Amino acid sequence: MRILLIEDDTVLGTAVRDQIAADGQSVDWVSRLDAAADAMAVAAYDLILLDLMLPDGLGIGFLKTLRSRGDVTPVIILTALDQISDRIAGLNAGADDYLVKPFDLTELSARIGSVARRYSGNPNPIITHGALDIDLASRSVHKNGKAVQLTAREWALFDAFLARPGQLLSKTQLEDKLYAFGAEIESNTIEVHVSRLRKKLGADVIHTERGMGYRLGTS
Amino acid sequence: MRILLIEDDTVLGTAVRDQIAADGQSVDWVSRLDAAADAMAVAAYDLILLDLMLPDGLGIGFLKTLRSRGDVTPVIILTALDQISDRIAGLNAGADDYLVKPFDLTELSARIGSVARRYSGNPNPIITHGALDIDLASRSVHKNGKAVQLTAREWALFDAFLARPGQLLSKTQLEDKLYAFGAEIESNTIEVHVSRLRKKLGADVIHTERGMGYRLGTS
DNA sequence: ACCAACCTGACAGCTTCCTGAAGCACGCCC
DNA sequence: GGGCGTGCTTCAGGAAGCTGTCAGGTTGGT
Repeated sequence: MRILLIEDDTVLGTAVRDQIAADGQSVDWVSRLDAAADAMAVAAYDLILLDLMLPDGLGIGFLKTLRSRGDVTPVIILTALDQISDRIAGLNAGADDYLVKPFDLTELSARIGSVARRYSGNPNPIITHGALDIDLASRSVHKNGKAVQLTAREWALFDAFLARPGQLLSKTQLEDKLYAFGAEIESNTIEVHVSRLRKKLGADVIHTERGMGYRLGTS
Repeated sequence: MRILLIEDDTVLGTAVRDQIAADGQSVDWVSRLDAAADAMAVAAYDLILLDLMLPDGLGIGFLKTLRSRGDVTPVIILTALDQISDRIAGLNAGADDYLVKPFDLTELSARIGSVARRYSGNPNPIITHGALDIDLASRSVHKNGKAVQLTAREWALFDAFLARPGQLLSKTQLEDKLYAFGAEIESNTIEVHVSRLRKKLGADVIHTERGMGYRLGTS
């Protein structure tokens, strides 16, 4: 399950990220709303953890915008404001759950597990894509029934395509996904990794669109 | 499945009992260790839920006595958050799992279900994995028919892999399983135990995926 | 045909992992 | 109570293999 954490507090963010990772979920952590929007353009998330007080705006507005666009991604709000009115505002804006700081990390795990169970019908979904069988939970890929070993970077890249099947992803977007947002990569790293992925998974898995980017091959 | 609940808190006890009953399991609920001993003399239980702080003694001692008598009934410890050392002691004493109060009731159901599936699937649950024969109930491993002696930590680690065969487990996940959540391990203990396990069980039993974690080897 | 964009083999640096050994805590036995 | 043994953790040196960079080749559009 992919989780987007929007939180500007470094200490809390680190703790939450580590906790989620310990639960075996993959996390992207951003500290601003504009970075969150960028992240969501690159990858589809199954759950958003949203702080309400952020340097570039209020989380409530972000949530409302999200919902007005028809996005139904589950959102759990993290906030220090334990006032009833804020809680109601958050839930009215379309939040699924609410955690008041300081919260227990096991409590967070439980809520995440609850959301996961509610929204993902089967526990271990296996995606079939051409000759490939992909198990997101166990991070394994089989090609024609034979296991394929992907390295950490290769998986991160492949995962980006799987999150947005059929969608065009620019090299910049992919860099943002593979590295920290804003990381300076002044070489053709993405091309190299795409090449390695193709060698392992098959040449037609990722399709190049010259000057634009890449997208997951059809079928 | 018959479950023995040892818990002196009335509110929590009631909630747990009702939750288990709702899952369709039968529960006996006692609030003292001597009552627990009496109950176990009368009926055989498939699972014990054990609070550590009880009016007539510590649950740890009860668990140790149980194990020293050769009783291998699965035990899940229920404990308050601030007793990290107790939790480690509990796992060392032979507990199968632990839950930190306050815990989510669905989480409890999930743990119970996990234990139930693993221990009561077939009357004599022996897993064969390559050259290994593993008996979960008696916690013994045979390699090519020859008994292999595993220490407490080694078993806990191996057990984590057996619980999720084929699944990638990060070092953080394994630390959480072997110790308590949030226990700070700033060394390579997991690596060392993996190394020991491989020496005892065979180099190909656990497979390393660099930068991501470990998983049980195939076959 | 030209140029830009992309592909891919090679390689060095560096993160990550392995493992032997030493130190430490705890329980056991006399 | 003191000595002993077992198992766990930490540390450090070395090994393994991932990954970013580059260079030269290939492709595709105009």
